[in-house]
Amino acid sequence: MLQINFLRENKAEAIRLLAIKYFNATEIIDQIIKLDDERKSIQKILDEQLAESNKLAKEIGGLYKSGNLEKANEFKAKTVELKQSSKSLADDLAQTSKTLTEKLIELPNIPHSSVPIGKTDADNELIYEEGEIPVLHVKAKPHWELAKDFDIIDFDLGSKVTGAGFPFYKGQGARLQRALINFFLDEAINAGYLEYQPPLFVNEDSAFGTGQLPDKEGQMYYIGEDNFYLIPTAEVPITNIYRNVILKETDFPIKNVAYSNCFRREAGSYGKDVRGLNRLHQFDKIEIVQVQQPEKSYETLEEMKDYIATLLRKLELPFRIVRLCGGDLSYASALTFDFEVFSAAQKMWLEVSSVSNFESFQANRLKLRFKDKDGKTQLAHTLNGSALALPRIVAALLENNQTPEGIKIPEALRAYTGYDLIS
RNA sequence: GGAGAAAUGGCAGAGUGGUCGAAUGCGGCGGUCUUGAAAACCGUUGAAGGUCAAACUUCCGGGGGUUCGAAUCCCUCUUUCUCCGCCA
Repeated sequence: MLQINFLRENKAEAIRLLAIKYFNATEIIDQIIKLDDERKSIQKILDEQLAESNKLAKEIGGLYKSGNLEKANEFKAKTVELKQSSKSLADDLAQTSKTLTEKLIELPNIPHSSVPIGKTDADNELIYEEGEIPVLHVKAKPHWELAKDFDIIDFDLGSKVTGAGFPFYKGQGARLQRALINFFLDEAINAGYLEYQPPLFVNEDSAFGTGQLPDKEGQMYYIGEDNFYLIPTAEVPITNIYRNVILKETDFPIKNVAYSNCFRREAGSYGKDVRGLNRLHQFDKIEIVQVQQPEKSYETLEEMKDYIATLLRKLELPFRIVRLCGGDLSYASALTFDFEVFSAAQKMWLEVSSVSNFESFQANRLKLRFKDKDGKTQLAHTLNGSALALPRIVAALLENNQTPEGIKIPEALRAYTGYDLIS
Protein backbone atom coordinates (compact mmCIF):
# COMPACT_ATOMS: atom_id res chain seq x y z
CA MET A 1 0.00 0.00 0.00
CA LEU A 2 1.40 3.36 -1.03
CA GLN A 3 1.36 6.38 1.23
CA ILE A 4 -1.15 9.10 0.52
CA ASN A 5 1.26 11.93 1.19
CA PHE A 6 3.67 10.47 -1.30
CA LEU A 7 0.92 10.35 -3.92
CA ARG A 8 -0.08 13.93 -3.17
CA GLU A 9 3.42 15.27 -3.49
CA ASN A 10 4.53 13.15 -6.44
CA LYS A 11 1.40 12.58 -8.41
CA ALA A 12 2.83 12.93 -11.92
CA GLU A 13 5.88 10.89 -11.02
CA ALA A 14 3.77 8.14 -9.48
CA ILE A 15 1.61 7.91 -12.59
CA ARG A 16 4.67 7.73 -14.81
CA LEU A 17 6.33 5.02 -12.69
CA LEU A 18 3.23 2.90 -12.29
CA ALA A 19 2.88 2.89 -16.06
CA ILE A 20 6.10 0.85 -16.10
CA LYS A 21 4.01 -1.87 -14.45
CA TYR A 22 1.34 -1.27 -17.08
CA PHE A 23 -0.95 0.23 -14.50
CA ASN A 24 -2.88 3.35 -15.36
CA ALA A 25 -3.13 5.26 -12.10
CA THR A 26 -4.27 8.65 -13.34
CA GLU A 27 -7.88 8.36 -12.31
CA ILE A 28 -7.42 6.41 -9.13
CA ILE A 29 -4.86 8.79 -7.65
CA ASP A 30 -7.24 11.68 -8.18
CA GLN A 31 -9.96 9.68 -6.45
CA ILE A 32 -7.63 8.88 -3.58
CA ILE A 33 -6.66 12.48 -3.03
CA LYS A 34 -10.28 13.55 -3.20
CA LEU A 35 -11.33 10.87 -0.72
CA ASP A 36 -8.53 11.86 1.61
CA ASP A 37 -9.60 15.50 1.47
CA GLU A 38 -13.11 14.38 2.24
CA ARG A 39 -11.92 12.27 5.11
CA LYS A 40 -10.01 15.16 6.61
CA SER A 41 -12.88 17.58 6.37
CA ILE A 42 -15.35 15.13 7.91
CA GLN A 43 -12.94 14.41 10.70
CA LYS A 44 -12.46 18.07 11.38
CA ILE A 45 -16.17 18.69 11.84
CA LEU A 46 -16.54 15.52 13.85
CA ASP A 47 -13.68 16.51 16.12
CA GLU A 48 -15.26 19.87 16.79
CA GLN A 49 -18.56 18.29 17.71
CA LEU A 50 -16.96 15.74 19.96
CA ALA A 51 -14.92 18.46 21.63
CA GLU A 52 -18.11 20.39 22.31
CA SER A 53 -19.76 17.24 23.66
CA ASN A 54 -16.85 16.50 25.95
CA LYS A 55 -16.83 20.03 27.23
CA LEU A 56 -20.53 19.95 28.03
CA ALA A 57 -20.29 16.56 29.70
CA LYS A 58 -17.62 17.90 32.02
CA GLU A 59 -19.68 20.94 32.85
CA ILE A 60 -22.71 18.78 33.57
CA GLY A 61 -20.70 16.95 36.20
CA GLY A 62 -19.94 20.27 37.88
CA LEU A 63 -23.53 21.44 37.63
CA TYR A 64 -24.81 18.31 39.35
CA LYS A 65 -22.36 18.82 42.17
CA SER A 66 -23.48 22.40 42.68
CA GLY A 67 -27.10 21.33 42.43
CA ASN A 68 -27.93 23.32 39.33
CA LEU A 69 -30.24 20.71 37.85
CA GLU A 70 -32.04 23.02 35.47
CA LYS A 71 -28.87 24.08 33.72
CA ALA A 72 -27.62 20.50 33.74
CA ASN A 73 -30.71 19.26 31.94
CA GLU A 74 -30.43 22.02 29.40
CA PHE A 75 -26.87 20.94 28.61
CA LYS A 76 -27.93 17.33 28.48
CA ALA A 77 -30.42 18.06 25.75
CA LYS A 78 -27.67 19.74 23.77
CA THR A 79 -25.32 16.80 24.03
CA VAL A 80 -28.04 14.42 22.89
CA GLU A 81 -28.40 16.47 19.75
CA LEU A 82 -24.66 16.61 19.22
CA LYS A 83 -24.43 12.90 19.72
CA GLN A 84 -26.86 12.16 16.94
CA SER A 85 -25.10 14.30 14.39
CA SER A 86 -21.66 13.08 15.44
CA LYS A 87 -22.83 9.52 15.08
CA SER A 88 -23.80 10.06 11.49
CA LEU A 89 -20.54 11.88 10.86
CA ALA A 90 -18.63 8.96 12.34
CA ASP A 91 -20.43 6.62 9.96
CA ASP A 92 -19.52 8.86 7.03
CA LEU A 93 -15.95 8.92 8.19
CA ALA A 94 -15.77 5.14 8.46
CA GLN A 95 -17.29 4.73 5.03
CA THR A 96 -14.94 7.26 3.43
CA SER A 97 -11.91 5.68 5.10
CA LYS A 98 -12.98 2.26 3.92
CA THR A 99 -13.39 3.40 0.32
CA LEU A 100 -10.07 5.19 0.55
CA THR A 101 -8.29 2.04 1.71
CA GLU A 102 -9.93 0.00 -1.02
CA LYS A 103 -8.68 2.44 -3.62
CA LEU A 104 -5.21 2.55 -2.12
CA ILE A 105 -5.02 -1.23 -2.19
CA GLU A 106 -5.64 -1.26 -5.90
CA LEU A 107 -2.39 0.56 -6.56
CA PRO A 108 0.67 -1.66 -7.03
CA ASN A 109 4.02 -0.72 -5.62
CA ILE A 110 6.15 1.82 -7.46
CA PRO A 111 8.97 0.09 -9.35
CA HIS A 112 12.56 0.95 -8.54
CA SER A 113 14.43 3.18 -11.01
CA SER A 114 16.55 0.25 -12.21
CA VAL A 115 13.54 -1.80 -13.33
CA PRO A 116 13.77 -2.38 -17.08
CA ILE A 117 10.89 -1.45 -19.34
CA GLY A 118 9.10 -4.47 -20.73
CA LYS A 119 5.97 -6.47 -20.74
CA THR A 120 6.82 -10.15 -20.29
CA ASP A 121 9.57 -12.34 -18.93
CA ALA A 122 11.23 -12.11 -22.36
CA ASP A 123 12.03 -8.51 -21.47
CA ASN A 124 13.76 -9.32 -18.20
CA GLU A 125 17.35 -8.19 -18.00
CA LEU A 126 20.00 -10.86 -17.65
CA ILE A 127 22.50 -9.48 -15.18
CA TYR A 128 24.64 -12.45 -14.28
CA GLU A 129 25.37 -16.00 -15.36
CA GLU A 130 27.62 -18.58 -13.77
CA GLY A 131 28.54 -22.25 -14.12
CA GLU A 132 28.84 -24.63 -16.97
CA ILE A 133 25.88 -26.15 -18.63
CA PRO A 134 26.47 -29.89 -18.44
CA VAL A 135 26.58 -32.00 -21.56
CA LEU A 136 24.52 -35.06 -20.84
CA HIS A 137 24.89 -38.50 -22.28
CA VAL A 138 22.53 -39.51 -25.06
CA LYS A 139 20.17 -41.47 -22.84
CA ALA A 140 19.67 -38.60 -20.40
CA LYS A 141 16.16 -38.28 -19.02
CA PRO A 142 13.98 -35.57 -17.55
CA HIS A 143 13.65 -35.65 -13.77
CA TRP A 144 10.16 -37.19 -13.67
CA GLU A 145 11.50 -40.27 -15.43
CA LEU A 146 14.57 -40.38 -13.21
CA ALA A 147 12.35 -40.08 -10.15
CA LYS A 148 10.44 -43.12 -11.29
CA ASP A 149 13.50 -45.14 -12.32
CA PHE A 150 15.18 -44.68 -8.96
CA ASP A 151 11.86 -44.84 -7.12
CA ILE A 152 12.53 -41.69 -5.13
CA ILE A 153 9.48 -39.57 -5.93
CA ASP A 154 6.04 -41.06 -6.56
CA PHE A 155 3.66 -38.70 -8.34
CA ASP A 156 1.02 -41.34 -9.01
CA LEU A 157 0.82 -42.32 -5.39
CA GLY A 158 0.35 -38.66 -4.50
CA SER A 159 -2.47 -38.43 -7.01
CA LYS A 160 -4.13 -41.44 -5.48
CA VAL A 161 -3.87 -40.26 -1.89
CA THR A 162 -4.44 -36.56 -2.43
CA GLY A 163 -4.37 -35.28 -5.99
CA ALA A 164 -2.07 -34.06 -8.72
CA GLY A 165 0.74 -31.86 -7.46
CA PHE A 166 1.11 -33.61 -4.10
CA PRO A 167 3.93 -36.11 -4.59
CA PHE A 168 5.36 -38.65 -2.16
CA TYR A 169 9.12 -38.58 -1.68
CA LYS A 170 10.53 -41.91 -0.69
CA GLY A 171 13.79 -43.51 0.38
CA GLN A 172 16.75 -41.59 -0.95
CA GLY A 173 14.32 -39.02 -2.35
CA ALA A 174 12.85 -38.30 1.08
CA ARG A 175 16.33 -38.16 2.54
CA LEU A 176 17.37 -35.72 -0.16
CA GLN A 177 14.50 -33.41 0.80
CA ARG A 178 15.53 -33.50 4.42
CA ALA A 179 19.17 -32.95 3.46
CA LEU A 180 18.36 -29.88 1.39
CA ILE A 181 16.16 -28.41 4.12
CA ASN A 182 18.87 -28.84 6.73
CA PHE A 183 21.58 -27.60 4.40
CA PHE A 184 19.67 -24.43 3.54
CA LEU A 185 18.76 -23.74 7.15
CA ASP A 186 22.31 -24.27 8.39
CA GLU A 187 23.69 -22.01 5.68
CA ALA A 188 21.24 -19.28 6.61
CA ILE A 189 22.01 -19.58 10.31
CA ASN A 190 25.72 -19.30 9.52
CA ALA A 191 24.94 -16.17 7.53
CA GLY A 192 23.35 -14.60 10.59
CA TYR A 193 19.68 -15.43 10.10
CA LEU A 194 17.44 -16.37 13.02
CA GLU A 195 15.55 -19.58 12.45
CA TYR A 196 11.79 -19.72 12.90
CA GLN A 197 9.33 -22.54 12.51
CA PRO A 198 6.07 -20.80 11.67
CA PRO A 199 2.43 -21.87 11.65
CA LEU A 200 1.30 -23.18 8.28
CA PHE A 201 -2.12 -21.56 8.59
CA VAL A 202 -2.65 -17.85 9.01
CA ASN A 203 -5.68 -15.72 9.75
CA GLU A 204 -7.26 -13.16 7.50
CA ASP A 205 -5.35 -10.19 8.92
CA SER A 206 -2.05 -11.87 8.14
CA ALA A 207 -3.10 -12.84 4.63
CA PHE A 208 -4.00 -9.22 4.08
CA GLY A 209 -0.85 -7.89 5.71
CA THR A 210 1.57 -9.34 3.18
CA GLY A 211 -0.69 -8.63 0.22
CA GLN A 212 -2.07 -12.11 -0.49
CA LEU A 213 -5.55 -10.74 0.17
CA PRO A 214 -7.52 -9.54 -1.56
CA ASP A 215 -5.47 -9.80 -4.77
CA LYS A 216 -4.50 -13.46 -4.70
CA GLU A 217 -7.38 -14.95 -2.81
CA GLY A 218 -8.01 -17.77 -5.29
CA GLN A 219 -4.39 -18.90 -5.07
CA MET A 220 -4.56 -19.89 -1.43
CA TYR A 221 -6.15 -22.92 0.14
CA TYR A 222 -8.75 -21.83 2.61
CA ILE A 223 -10.19 -23.53 5.68
CA GLY A 224 -13.66 -22.04 5.85
CA GLU A 225 -14.64 -23.50 9.18
CA ASP A 226 -11.92 -21.64 11.04
CA ASN A 227 -11.28 -18.87 8.57
CA PHE A 228 -7.64 -19.86 8.05
CA TYR A 229 -5.51 -19.66 4.95
CA LEU A 230 -2.78 -22.19 4.18
CA ILE A 231 0.42 -20.29 3.65
CA PRO A 232 1.72 -20.06 0.08
CA THR A 233 5.14 -19.20 1.52
CA ALA A 234 6.73 -18.71 4.95
CA GLU A 235 6.99 -15.06 4.03
CA VAL A 236 3.41 -14.65 5.20
CA PRO A 237 3.72 -15.77 8.84
CA ILE A 238 7.28 -14.48 9.20
CA THR A 239 6.56 -11.00 7.90
CA ASN A 240 3.38 -10.82 9.94
CA ILE A 241 5.43 -11.20 13.09
CA TYR A 242 5.95 -7.48 12.61
CA ARG A 243 2.35 -6.50 12.00
CA ASN A 244 1.48 -3.53 14.24
CA VAL A 245 4.98 -3.36 15.61
CA ILE A 246 7.13 -0.31 16.26
CA LEU A 247 10.80 -1.26 16.22
CA LYS A 248 13.76 0.53 17.70
CA GLU A 249 16.70 1.50 15.52
CA THR A 250 18.86 -0.90 17.48
CA ASP A 251 16.63 -3.80 16.39
CA PHE A 252 18.05 -3.65 12.86
CA PRO A 253 19.07 -5.59 10.90
CA ILE A 254 16.34 -8.17 11.33
CA LYS A 255 17.25 -11.36 9.49
CA ASN A 256 14.89 -14.30 9.74
CA VAL A 257 14.83 -17.65 8.04
CA ALA A 258 12.11 -20.25 8.04
CA TYR A 259 11.52 -23.58 6.46
CA SER A 260 7.92 -24.42 5.67
CA ASN A 261 5.66 -26.40 3.45
CA CYS A 262 4.06 -24.09 0.93
CA PHE A 263 0.58 -24.57 -0.44
CA ARG A 264 -0.57 -23.11 -3.72
CA ARG A 265 -3.70 -23.85 -5.65
CA GLU A 266 -2.03 -22.74 -8.89
CA ALA A 267 -5.39 -22.33 -10.51
CA GLY A 268 -4.97 -21.84 -14.23
CA SER A 269 -1.60 -23.53 -14.66
CA TYR A 270 -1.26 -26.27 -17.22
CA GLY A 271 0.97 -27.92 -19.80
CA LYS A 272 4.66 -28.71 -19.71
CA ASP A 273 5.30 -26.10 -17.03
CA VAL A 274 3.52 -28.25 -14.51
CA ARG A 275 5.21 -31.51 -15.39
CA GLY A 276 6.93 -33.38 -12.57
CA LEU A 277 8.41 -31.09 -9.97
CA ASN A 278 8.09 -27.95 -12.05
CA ARG A 279 4.91 -26.83 -10.34
CA LEU A 280 3.34 -28.38 -7.27
CA HIS A 281 0.47 -27.65 -4.92
CA GLN A 282 2.56 -28.53 -1.90
CA PHE A 283 6.28 -28.00 -1.80
CA ASP A 284 9.11 -27.19 0.56
CA LYS A 285 10.83 -23.86 0.73
CA ILE A 286 13.29 -22.06 2.92
CA GLU A 287 12.55 -18.37 2.97
CA ILE A 288 14.69 -15.50 4.17
CA VAL A 289 13.00 -12.31 5.35
CA GLN A 290 14.67 -9.08 6.34
CA VAL A 291 13.32 -5.89 7.85
CA GLN A 292 15.50 -2.86 7.28
CA GLN A 293 15.75 0.88 7.57
CA PRO A 294 14.83 2.56 4.30
CA GLU A 295 18.32 3.89 3.53
CA LYS A 296 19.82 0.44 3.81
CA SER A 297 17.27 -1.73 2.06
CA TYR A 298 18.90 -1.82 -1.36
CA GLU A 299 22.23 -2.66 0.18
CA THR A 300 20.42 -5.49 1.95
CA LEU A 301 18.83 -6.66 -1.29
CA GLU A 302 22.33 -6.98 -2.78
CA GLU A 303 23.48 -8.91 0.26
CA MET A 304 20.57 -11.32 -0.06
CA LYS A 305 21.22 -11.73 -3.77
CA ASP A 306 24.86 -12.56 -3.07
CA TYR A 307 23.85 -14.99 -0.36
CA ILE A 308 21.52 -16.93 -2.66
CA ALA A 309 24.26 -17.13 -5.27
CA THR A 310 26.56 -18.82 -2.76
CA LEU A 311 23.95 -21.54 -2.19
CA LEU A 312 23.70 -22.36 -5.88
CA ARG A 313 27.46 -22.28 -6.18
CA LYS A 314 27.78 -24.81 -3.35
CA LEU A 315 25.23 -27.02 -5.07
CA GLU A 316 27.31 -26.73 -8.25
CA LEU A 317 24.33 -25.73 -10.32
CA PRO A 318 24.65 -23.44 -13.34
CA PHE A 319 22.52 -20.39 -12.68
CA ARG A 320 21.69 -16.96 -13.92
CA ILE A 321 20.17 -13.89 -12.35
CA VAL A 322 17.63 -11.71 -14.08
CA ARG A 323 16.20 -8.37 -13.11
CA LEU A 324 12.47 -8.45 -13.64
CA CYS A 325 10.99 -5.93 -16.04
CA GLY A 326 8.02 -3.77 -15.12
CA GLY A 327 5.45 -6.06 -16.64
CA ASP A 328 6.78 -9.16 -14.91
CA LEU A 329 7.23 -7.50 -11.52
CA SER A 330 4.77 -8.52 -8.84
CA TYR A 331 2.17 -6.20 -7.46
CA ALA A 332 3.94 -5.59 -4.14
CA SER A 333 7.54 -5.51 -5.30
CA ALA A 334 9.70 -2.52 -6.13
CA LEU A 335 12.60 -4.57 -7.43
CA THR A 336 12.95 -8.32 -7.91
CA PHE A 337 15.81 -10.54 -8.97
CA ASP A 338 14.94 -14.03 -10.13
CA PHE A 339 17.42 -16.87 -9.89
CA GLU A 340 17.13 -19.56 -12.49
CA VAL A 341 18.99 -22.84 -12.69
CA PHE A 342 19.49 -24.70 -15.90
CA SER A 343 17.72 -28.00 -16.00
CA ALA A 344 19.83 -29.93 -18.48
CA ALA A 345 17.41 -32.60 -19.66
CA GLN A 346 14.42 -30.30 -19.99
CA LYS A 347 16.81 -27.82 -21.55
CA MET A 348 15.21 -24.90 -19.82
CA TRP A 349 15.87 -22.39 -17.09
CA LEU A 350 13.82 -22.99 -13.97
CA GLU A 351 13.08 -20.24 -11.51
CA VAL A 352 14.30 -21.35 -8.09
CA SER A 353 14.40 -18.11 -6.19
CA SER A 354 12.95 -14.68 -6.26
CA VAL A 355 14.41 -11.97 -4.06
CA SER A 356 12.55 -8.71 -3.68
CA ASN A 357 12.55 -5.38 -1.97
CA PHE A 358 9.03 -4.26 -1.11
CA GLU A 359 10.27 -1.01 0.34
CA SER A 360 7.47 0.35 2.58
CA PHE A 361 4.65 -1.20 0.57
CA GLN A 362 4.09 -4.19 2.84
CA ALA A 363 5.08 -2.21 5.92
CA ASN A 364 2.31 0.27 5.28
CA ARG A 365 -0.27 -2.50 5.26
CA LEU A 366 1.32 -4.17 8.23
CA LYS A 367 1.78 -0.95 10.17
CA LEU A 368 5.40 -1.99 10.61
CA ARG A 369 7.29 1.04 11.79
CA PHE A 370 10.39 2.08 13.64
CA LYS A 371 11.55 5.09 15.59
CA ASP A 372 14.33 6.90 13.81
CA LYS A 373 17.15 8.94 15.34
CA ASP A 374 14.91 11.96 15.81
CA GLY A 375 12.32 9.86 17.60
CA LYS A 376 9.92 9.99 14.68
CA THR A 377 8.05 6.87 13.69
CA GLN A 378 8.35 5.89 10.07
CA LEU A 379 7.67 2.84 7.95
CA ALA A 380 10.37 0.19 7.72
CA HIS A 381 11.31 -1.68 4.56
CA THR A 382 10.70 -5.40 4.08
CA LEU A 383 12.58 -7.80 1.84
CA ASN A 384 12.41 -11.48 1.21
CA GLY A 385 13.76 -14.21 -0.95
CA SER A 386 13.65 -17.94 -1.40
CA ALA A 387 16.79 -19.64 -0.20
CA LEU A 388 15.72 -21.90 -1.72
CA ALA A 389 12.63 -23.64 -3.07
CA LEU A 390 13.27 -27.36 -3.22
CA PRO A 391 11.37 -28.91 -6.12
CA ARG A 392 13.15 -27.28 -9.00
CA ILE A 393 16.49 -27.60 -7.25
CA VAL A 394 15.80 -31.30 -7.00
CA ALA A 395 14.75 -31.38 -10.65
CA ALA A 396 17.99 -29.72 -11.69
CA LEU A 397 20.13 -31.88 -9.41
CA LEU A 398 18.59 -35.05 -10.79
CA GLU A 399 18.84 -34.03 -14.41
CA ASN A 400 22.24 -32.33 -14.38
CA ASN A 401 24.01 -34.90 -12.25
CA GLN A 402 22.73 -38.06 -13.90
CA THR A 403 25.37 -40.54 -14.97
CA PRO A 404 25.10 -44.10 -16.16
CA GLU A 405 25.89 -45.17 -12.55
CA GLY A 406 23.34 -43.02 -10.87
CA ILE A 407 22.80 -39.46 -9.71
CA LYS A 408 25.78 -37.79 -8.15
CA ILE A 409 25.24 -35.70 -5.03
CA PRO A 410 27.22 -32.45 -4.82
CA GLU A 411 29.99 -32.42 -2.27
CA ALA A 412 28.35 -29.86 0.01
CA LEU A 413 25.25 -32.00 0.46
CA ARG A 414 26.87 -35.34 1.19
CA ALA A 415 27.18 -34.81 4.92
CA TYR A 416 23.44 -34.23 4.92
CA THR A 417 22.30 -37.00 2.58
CA GLY A 418 24.63 -39.61 3.99
CA TYR A 419 25.13 -40.96 0.46
CA ASP A 420 27.11 -39.87 -2.61
CA LEU A 421 25.00 -41.41 -5.28
CA ILE A 422 21.34 -42.08 -5.89
CA SER A 423 21.25 -45.55 -7.33
C1' G B 1 -15.02 -30.24 25.13
C1' G B 2 -16.86 -28.56 30.55
C1' A B 3 -16.20 -25.03 34.96
C1' G B 4 -13.92 -20.67 36.85
C1' A B 5 -10.55 -16.26 36.66
C1' A B 6 -8.25 -12.58 33.88
C1' A B 7 -6.67 -9.06 29.60
C1' U B 8 -4.45 -1.49 31.54
C1' G B 9 1.57 2.42 28.76
C1' G B 10 8.51 -1.02 26.99
C1' C B 11 7.73 -4.31 31.59
C1' A B 12 5.37 -4.95 36.42
C1' G B 13 1.08 -3.12 38.54
C1' A B 14 -3.00 0.49 40.82
C1' G B 15 -7.44 2.25 39.27
C1' U B 16 -15.27 -0.19 39.70
C1' G B 17 -19.16 5.87 36.45
C1' G B 18 -17.18 12.69 36.40
C1' U B 19 -10.10 17.23 35.55
C1' C B 20 -7.89 9.23 34.07
C1' G B 21 -4.19 9.25 28.74
C1' A B 22 -4.31 6.79 33.33
C1' A B 23 -1.06 6.37 40.41
C1' U B 24 3.40 3.84 41.73
C1' G B 25 7.81 0.93 40.73
C1' C B 26 11.33 -0.81 37.07
C1' G B 27 13.38 0.22 32.41
C1' G B 28 14.65 4.25 28.61
C1' C B 29 16.28 9.35 27.69
C1' G B 30 18.31 14.25 29.54
C1' G B 31 20.70 16.70 33.63
C1' U B 32 23.29 17.55 38.65
C1' C B 33 27.35 15.24 41.24
C1' U B 34 32.15 12.40 39.57
C1' U B 35 38.75 12.16 36.51
C1' G B 36 35.21 8.32 34.52
C1' A B 37 31.39 5.06 36.11
C1' A B 38 27.96 3.35 39.84
C1' A B 39 24.77 5.15 43.60
C1' A B 40 21.80 9.29 44.88
C1' C B 41 18.87 13.40 43.39
C1' C B 42 16.02 16.44 39.59
C1' G B 43 13.46 16.39 35.00
C1' U B 44 11.42 13.67 31.01
C1' U B 45 9.31 9.29 28.75
C1' G B 46 2.75 5.61 24.47
C1' A B 47 0.34 5.65 19.57
C1' A B 48 -2.85 7.51 15.51
C1' G B 49 -5.43 11.54 13.04
C1' G B 50 -5.03 16.86 12.69
C1' U B 51 -1.98 21.62 12.50
C1' C B 52 3.27 25.84 9.93
C1' A B 53 2.91 25.09 15.16
C1' A B 54 -0.90 24.55 18.52
C1' A B 55 -5.80 23.72 19.82
C1' C B 56 -8.66 19.50 19.28
C1' U B 57 -10.15 14.21 18.49
C1' U B 58 -9.48 8.85 19.09
C1' C B 59 -7.19 4.61 21.51
C1' C B 60 -6.97 0.93 28.70
C1' G B 61 -7.48 -7.14 24.13
C1' G B 62 -11.29 -6.64 19.34
C1' G B 63 -16.39 -5.30 18.14
C1' G B 64 -21.19 -3.50 19.81
C1' G B 65 -24.40 -1.21 23.67
C1' U B 66 -26.13 1.75 28.24
C1' U B 67 -25.14 7.00 29.98
C1' C B 68 -24.94 14.03 29.55
C1' G B 69 -20.25 11.36 30.84
C1' A B 70 -16.99 4.53 30.75
C1' A B 71 -10.51 1.78 31.72
C1' U B 72 -14.72 1.35 35.28
C1' C B 73 -21.66 -1.07 33.87
C1' C B 74 -24.01 -4.63 29.95
C1' C B 75 -23.58 -7.95 25.44
C1' U B 76 -20.32 -10.52 22.18
C1' C B 77 -15.78 -12.34 20.14
C1' U B 78 -10.59 -13.44 20.80
C1' U B 79 -6.53 -14.65 23.79
C1' U B 80 -4.20 -16.16 28.46
C1' C B 81 -4.26 -18.69 33.23
C1' U B 82 -6.32 -22.54 36.85
C1' C B 83 -9.13 -27.10 37.48
C1' C B 84 -11.57 -31.38 34.96
C1' G B 85 -11.88 -34.46 30.46
C1' C B 86 -9.32 -36.08 25.97
C1' C B 87 -4.70 -36.54 23.53
C1' A B 88 0.58 -36.33 19.67
